[in-house]
This record gives sequence, structure tokens and C-alpha cells, in this order.
Amino acid sequence: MQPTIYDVAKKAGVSIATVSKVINNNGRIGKETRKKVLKIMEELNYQPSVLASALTGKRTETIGVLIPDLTNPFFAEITASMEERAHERGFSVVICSTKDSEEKEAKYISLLLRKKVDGCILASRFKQVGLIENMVKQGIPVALTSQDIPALNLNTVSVDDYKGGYKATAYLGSLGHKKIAMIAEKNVRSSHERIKGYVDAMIEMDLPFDDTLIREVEPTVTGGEQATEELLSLKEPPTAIFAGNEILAIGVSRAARSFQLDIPNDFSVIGFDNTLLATICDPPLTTIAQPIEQIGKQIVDILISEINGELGNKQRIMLPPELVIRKSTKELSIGKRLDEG
Amino acid sequence: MQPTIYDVAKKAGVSIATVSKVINNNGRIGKETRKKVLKIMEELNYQPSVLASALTGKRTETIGVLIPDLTNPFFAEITASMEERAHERGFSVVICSTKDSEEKEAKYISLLLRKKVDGCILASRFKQVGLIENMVKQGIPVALTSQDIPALNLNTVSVDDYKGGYKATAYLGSLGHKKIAMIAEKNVRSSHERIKGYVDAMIEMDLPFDDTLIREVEPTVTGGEQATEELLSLKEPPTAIFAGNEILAIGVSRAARSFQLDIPNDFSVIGFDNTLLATICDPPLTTIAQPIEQIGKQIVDILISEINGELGNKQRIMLPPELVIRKSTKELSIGKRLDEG
DNA sequence: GTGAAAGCGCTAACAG
DNA sequence: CTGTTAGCGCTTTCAC
Repeated sequence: MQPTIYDVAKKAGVSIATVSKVINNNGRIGKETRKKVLKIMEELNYQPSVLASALTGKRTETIGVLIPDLTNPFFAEITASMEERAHERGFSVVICSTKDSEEKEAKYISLLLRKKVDGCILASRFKQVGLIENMVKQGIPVALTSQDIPALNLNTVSVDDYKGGYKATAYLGSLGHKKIAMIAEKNVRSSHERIKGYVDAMIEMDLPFDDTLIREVEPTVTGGEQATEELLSLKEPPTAIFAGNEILAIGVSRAARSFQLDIPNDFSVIGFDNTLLATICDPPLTTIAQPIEQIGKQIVDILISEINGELGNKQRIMLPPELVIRKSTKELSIGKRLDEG
Repeated sequence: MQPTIYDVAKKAGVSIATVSKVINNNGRIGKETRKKVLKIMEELNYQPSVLASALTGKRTETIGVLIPDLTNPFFAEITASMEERAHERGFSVVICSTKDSEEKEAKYISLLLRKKVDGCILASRFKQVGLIENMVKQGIPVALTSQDIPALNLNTVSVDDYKGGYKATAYLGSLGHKKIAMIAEKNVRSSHERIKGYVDAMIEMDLPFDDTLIREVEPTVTGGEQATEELLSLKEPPTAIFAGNEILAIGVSRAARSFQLDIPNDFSVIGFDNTLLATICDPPLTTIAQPIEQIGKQIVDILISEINGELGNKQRIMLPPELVIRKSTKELSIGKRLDEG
């Protein structure tokens, strides 16, 4: 159906070797010959088969990307960034949503192996370290993003979650808030780091806190909502909450509103990630921005470097998070401060 | 690096033909032999190369998906649904974001052709009909979603945009709103259909309207915001707006609020799509739901049927949209009705 | 039941 | 400069 190199060769009256050379722009080819071959390729709308090419030892120009869930704006955005960069670099990406299922992780890794992808990016929350080791052993380049597995020596690009947690909390403190709570996603390494940042900032600011102020929940709107309701029902409720991501932050806002609290006048919320959601919700969220674009771009670049064998030793890059101030945070009003006296 | 069929054959003491047969579960193979080969494959962690297999005429088990933009929740959600279904059916997907660029459309189509994908899904806003015809001519199965190109006889799954527009408008009317405006996305076929639905509903309800009540804008929050500001500045401003999608609807809400209008008490908004955004914004949006899951699933199923040659003639499926009532719409208050006399 | 061998479309020496 | 040829890893007749 689709023309092959033979069709081009025959029609151009040359050998397939010659055609191959003009395709790959190598070897010495006469100017006229090249022009003729090019013309025929055009006429036939010939597209060289990446399959056949890869079979002879070249690359498939494909990288596999495993993410937990495309419908989560954070992953959608980072995937978009990886996809864009990969295409710029001549690679395409095959996306696999693991849904946090170990079964799917295994299935997709095997799938990617069979398809002979040139490399793999595991974005966040990949569970089975053994599978990763297996790939590495088979010689396929692997890179991690938004998660670090210190036990493995792998290329990694992630944001400094600890610093992000610290910054968020410190900012709330700088606004005069004393009672600051944190709602974090459960069972995720990066979330633990954010909590550590929160804790250290609280200690450093000499602000009292205890376990009741730290909630680990499912990363859903209702998760954030319920935790907030509980927190606001405390005898001494927090005046500000640091939410570990923006889905949670939206839950926080919703609960606060149901308690008749005006954001940011009565109550402040800060999120984490800086996805579309932060700009879209009302009021727009103050948040700790991850450089999503840059993370995606850089992880792809590093993976491709490794594929090209250009990498000496593994890269471990930690990008700084940044505070983005919008409308969901405000100085604690004098009245409130006096209340807390 | 990775083991091949030869490695397995040698270690198992059989020929590669035999191994091939056990892989594909065809031909007659002795029970013992099969067991032994299977065991060796396991030991070697052998993954048959899809490349080599495809080169002999089998499928690549890959489908290409072209969408405008992954960071748009609607496309992210539909992509997620397609990806999930494709994997269930044994296919993987390579994602290409066209960013509405004709250059990228052409580049990605060519890429997918070179990779020998088994088929292609074009999701919305694909511009160059010629490119599609080309693929079809080369024998590549193509399916369309969220867009119909009546000139081409292609498999299509989309929502009934006309009916959706009609329903949205009729619902607003049923709430007592008389002055209903529409803000739609520019230059998109499906958007035009939604407008038609709006117009027909207005006429049928005998509600007055003219061109000033219909705005076509860029599909951004600010697009929706500005249009709404203009509409609300009219001598007789609308009491309800039908937004062509949820990004626009969020812009509408924002502008309404800046006009000191309370949603839904003073002002109603209805959106279209029913993405995450509708549930997340405040108040949650009443909207016309597209069956996103189903669209994604069905388009994949149809494409695979065509790949398998199981399809007699092309399918053109139009799914019904559904009204989802949330908190952004409300009966027009008596006061307002009297005002309007 | 099993294996030998041709061929899928292309690349990479190696000749000429 | 251009062509011949031997694979790449696998499938598929066709013999045995």
C-alpha cells in the first residue's frame, strides 16, 4: 500500500542503497541523482519506515511516558510539555496512565519493551522499583521526574518539594498567621517532603503546631474539603491552610466558604503546583509554582542525551519552586491577631 | 542487549520457528516443547519485538492521536479515555498536540506514517482535509472525533452540538430568563452548531435576540470575561449567558462577579463539556455534558474495528448531550422579571 | 510436531 | 559516485 524504498529505487532507476543514502543524507551522492531521488520520493509520497530502520540498529525515535493520570491537570501539563519537547527533538511519545496500579505498571513496561522504545520517563509515583532495575539492566535509558528514588542511580528532574513546603509556610507566617495547618496528599514521597518543609518553617518561626494541624488525605476536592471542615471545627481553628496541591486547595476554599469565611479576608489558602486550576478558581490561588514547562523539557533533554550516549554520569536536577502570589492569601487582620493575642 | 528469538531458541534447543509458534500460539507444538520454551522466555525476560513482527506484515499495535492541546481539560480527558480503551484493546497511543498549527498537523501525520501506526484519530479542529485524504488513500484507517467533515466519508463519533446548544438555551429559558446571551468559541465548526441550537431555541421560545447577544471569541478565560463585560454593559444586559465551553464560562463568572452580580441569584451561567472545571469552579457550573468517556471509548473501538477490517461501511455516531444542573443557574427572581416587564 | 528458508524494508560495509 | 549483499528479529509457507 505505502511505497517502499524499492519502489523509489525502481522508479528513479537507482539502487536502494542510493535511495537510503539520500534519505539519511550520508555517503557520497551525485547532485543530480539526489535531486531525482528526492523528486520521486515526493511524487510517491514516500515515508521511510522507522520500523525497518530501527530493526537495523537505529532508534525507534520513541519514548515511553508513564504517568499516574492524564486527567489531573498537573500531569496533563507536564505531559504536554514533554510531548512538545520530544517532538522538537524528533521523538514521539507513547503515553501510559498507570492509575497507580502495579499491574498496569508492569504491563506497560513490558509493552514499551516490546515496542523497543529508546527510553522511558516515569513521572511520579512509580511503585515497583524492581521493574525499573530490570529496564536499566536491559540497557534501556530511564529517567524520573517528580519523584526521586535515592536507592537507584537514575536521571532525575524534580522540584525541591521541601523548599516549596517551607516557602509556602513561611509566606503564610510572614502575613501574620500564627495558626497554620497543612493538608497533604497521602502516601507520596514528594508530599512528605512538603510536610517537612512546613514543619521546619513552623519551628523556625516559633509557631506552635502539632499533629492535629497536619492532615494527610486522598488528593481529591472532597479530601481537602473534609480535612478543612475538621480543622475549622477545632477549638482554635487555623487562619490559614497550606494545601499540598491545587485540587486540595480547592477543597479547602470550598469548605472555608461553607463556614462563612471570606477568602482571603477571613482566611488564607496557599496551594502547590501552579496549574491551570490555580488561575481558574475563585479567588485565584496563591501557590507554590513548579516550573512545569521546564521540568518536562529538561527531563526529555536528559533522557535523549542518555539515549545518545552523551551522558557521563546520571543527572539529578532539583529545580527551585517559586511563590506566586494571587488572591487567596492576605495579611491576618488586626482583629484576628488581637483575638489570638 | 535485549534477548531475541534466537537466544530463546538456542537456549531451549529448538528452532526459531518453534519459538515463534509458541509466542503466537499457533501451529502445532508439543505440550512439553511449549512449556520448555515458555520457561526459557520467562528466564530470559524475553519480549518479542513488535518492530520485527510488524515488519513481516503484522500490526504495530499503535494508533496515533492528534489533538489540539493536552493542557485543555476537555482534550486531556478525552485523551485519557482513548488511551485507556486503546490499552485495553492491546494498542498503545502516540499523542501529538497540534496547537492548531497546520505545520504541525503535516509534520505529525508524516511522522505517524513513518512509524507505521495502524490507524489515526483526529480529535477536533483538524484543518487540512487534504492530509486526511492522503492517509485514507494510503490505506490508513482514520477516525474523527468532536468534529465532522461531511465532505469525507470517515468514521466519526461526536456529540450533538446543535442539540446541546438548544438544550442549554431552553433550560435558561425555562428558568424564566428572557434576555439570554451566548459566548462561543471562534472559528470552530462545533461551536457554530451550538450557536445554531441557541438561535433556534430562542426563536422557538419567542425570545428576542440579535447579533449583539452572540459573541464569538478566543476560547480563553479572558475571552469569556471581556465578552461578558461588554454584554453586561449593554443598556439591557442579559440575565443569563450560555458559554460555549467551560473555560469561557469561568470567564463569564469572573466578569459577572466584578459587576457585583451574585451567581446564581442575580445571574445565571451555563457551560458546555462537563470537564473537571465544571465541578471545581465556584459555584459549580450547570453545564451541557458531553459523554467524554464514551466518546473516547467508542472512537477507539470503531478505529480498531476498521483496522481489523471488520467494518462494512463507515460509522457516524452522534451522541446526545445531557444537561447537568449544578449551582450556576437559577430561576430568574420575581423582581427581575417585573423589571423586564 | 518441528525446522529450513525466504522475505518484510532498511542500513552499512564493501566492491567497483 | 553507485550498487551488491549481508543482516536486523520475526512470520510464514513448505518440507520432513
